[in-house]
Amino acid sequence: MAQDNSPNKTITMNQRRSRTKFTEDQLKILIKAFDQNPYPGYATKQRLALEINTDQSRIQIWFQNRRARHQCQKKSEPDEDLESSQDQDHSEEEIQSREDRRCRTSYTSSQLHTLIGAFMNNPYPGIDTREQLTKEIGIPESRVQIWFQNRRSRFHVQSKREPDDQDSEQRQDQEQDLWDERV
DNA sequence: ACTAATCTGATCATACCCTGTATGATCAGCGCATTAGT
Repeated sequence: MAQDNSPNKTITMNQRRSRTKFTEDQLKILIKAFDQNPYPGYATKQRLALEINTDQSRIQIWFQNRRARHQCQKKSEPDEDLESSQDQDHSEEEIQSREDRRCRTSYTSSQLHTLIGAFMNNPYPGIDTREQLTKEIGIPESRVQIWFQNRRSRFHVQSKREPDDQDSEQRQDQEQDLWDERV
């Protein structure tokens, strides 16, 4: 679901990453890959990233956006995929890609300490802040971004779940402050 | 206008520990997510 935080136009959030402009050739390659499999696994995304000389995270976003725009294929008939042995390679590739996720990143306690500090300071860091964190802790910016997404999400869920005790009330206030800061 | 970047919330997957729990990775978004750069 979309964010209900539309009012904050005034502060222009933080800085966004600059918009990527794909060349025609890059798009050709991406579209071809998408037609073959709209859910590429990590290895495929890596290969594509190398092939068109862009970051793997940009590939991921591009596929997400394209799926959102072309959300027709999967819904219609899931049966055909199952029974089709006609094009083995294809379905096999799809199955493989489903399993092939990026390896789970594990953070050291000092990395977490830095991230949590940054989160308390601002739960919505812009690209500059994220890049700075990347330098500081040696974790790719794309992982930093995911870490913040997960953290926000769970912070939200947790504060909804524990409305009673005082600690959590305090926490909620803190959270509210953090959220309000954005406006 | 088109579409990359970003967001929330749900869910899958895995590490660590004792069969759950915490948390990283991936996904959809339905009056077809919203915001914003070109």
